[in-house]
Amino acid sequence: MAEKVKRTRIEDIRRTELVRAAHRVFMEHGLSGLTTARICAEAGMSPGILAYYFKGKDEVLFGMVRHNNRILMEDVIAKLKTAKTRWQRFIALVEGNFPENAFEPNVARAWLSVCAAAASNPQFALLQTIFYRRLNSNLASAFAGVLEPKSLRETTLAVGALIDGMWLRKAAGGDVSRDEAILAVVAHIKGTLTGEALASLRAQE
Amino acid sequence: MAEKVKRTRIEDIRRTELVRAAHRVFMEHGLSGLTTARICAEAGMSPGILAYYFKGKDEVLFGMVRHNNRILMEDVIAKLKTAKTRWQRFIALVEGNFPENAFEPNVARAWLSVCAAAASNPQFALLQTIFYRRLNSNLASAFAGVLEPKSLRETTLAVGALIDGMWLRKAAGGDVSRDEAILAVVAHIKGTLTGEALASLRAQE
DNA sequence: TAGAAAATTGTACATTCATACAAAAAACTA
DNA sequence: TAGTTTTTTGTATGAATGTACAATTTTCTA
Repeated sequence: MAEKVKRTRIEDIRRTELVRAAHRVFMEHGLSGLTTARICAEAGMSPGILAYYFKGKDEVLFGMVRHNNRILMEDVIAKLKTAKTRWQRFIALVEGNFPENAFEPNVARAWLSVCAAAASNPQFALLQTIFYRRLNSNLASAFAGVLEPKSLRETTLAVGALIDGMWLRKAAGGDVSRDEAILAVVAHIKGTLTGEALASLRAQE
Repeated sequence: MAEKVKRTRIEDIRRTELVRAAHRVFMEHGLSGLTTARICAEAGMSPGILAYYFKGKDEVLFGMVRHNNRILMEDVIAKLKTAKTRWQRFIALVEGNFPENAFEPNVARAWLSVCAAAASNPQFALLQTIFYRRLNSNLASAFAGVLEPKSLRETTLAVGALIDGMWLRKAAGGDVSRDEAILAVVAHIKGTLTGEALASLRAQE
């Protein structure tokens, strides 16, 4: 999987610098405002440097989205690690999908533009799929033993969709706070679970 | 509000022709593949005609999104009209947001690209806002009397977000069927309502 | 330190696309 | 029908932008 190309130390540094610069520009100007010139300027380099370290703009974008997903995932994983009870893992999972200080319109819009780009860019679509698969897997393992397998799929689907929907509303400028979003998802889960399952879970709350 | 510019019959025809052509191209190629040349070609006209009937490409796009929203809204309204009981109006509202034969990846992707574009285009953002406001208003009136005003906001927010999330999943290539989507939203609503409210509603089911 | 390799710069080129416009065609009118 | 207005065409132009590349600077090495 990992490429066996040996890289100079400088090369690695420049590559990550450019990817991070791209990420910053992306957060501020969105995908449409993400030009090679701006990326290089943000990184404090010359416009031509990009072609030297990357095959093209797409490779930078790819690295950037991966960078972004890794950040998000690390947040979720970190929160999951500190959780002891199943209910806490639950909350951690939901909260992890609304990172503190990151549930903001510009971030939401940036994420949204990647979703839209995934429609015509197979690589983005792949990253998207991987990301969703991981989210679903996390949700599934959190629900395992509480729900019968049959309703597991529809539950993870709904919870995932609800999370995405909250981000979408945020992107659209709806004044949804982080707490509201989290509360809504948690409320949905509570509403979905059957009485006994809920009781056994809330006992650990 | 409505412009008082008097228009030739031909002018009206051409304008709607172009808007509809734009809509078709948009559905097939997404917002990024929506060029003036393609629009005119789809309408069977010369590339230059667009500038004659419209101020620019943005005006066509604006008309197209409005056209699209109107179609969606008409579907919802039509379904609402035939509904007698409150519960039926409810189902109509949910189903109306997943039009038959329209809950498909390419439509979802098209819609998504407009959402993304709304981030940088104020006019799109405005249309977006109007659309959401109307959806919320419809949801609110359907819930009126069943929920106390306090929880009304969070309920409409969650239901709206869930609907959007389903579309997003569809755009991402997730194999969500129309029935699954509708079922999920309805299930969410049932889970949200308190026991008595739900009972009174389901009595009309 | 001198020469080679690596890294960086700035620019030039090609492409895409929206828009402007002059010319041609069609429709209308007196 | 002759002249005028409306409509349509095809092309030209300019702006934005990704990418290639020759020239220059920096770093490494023997």
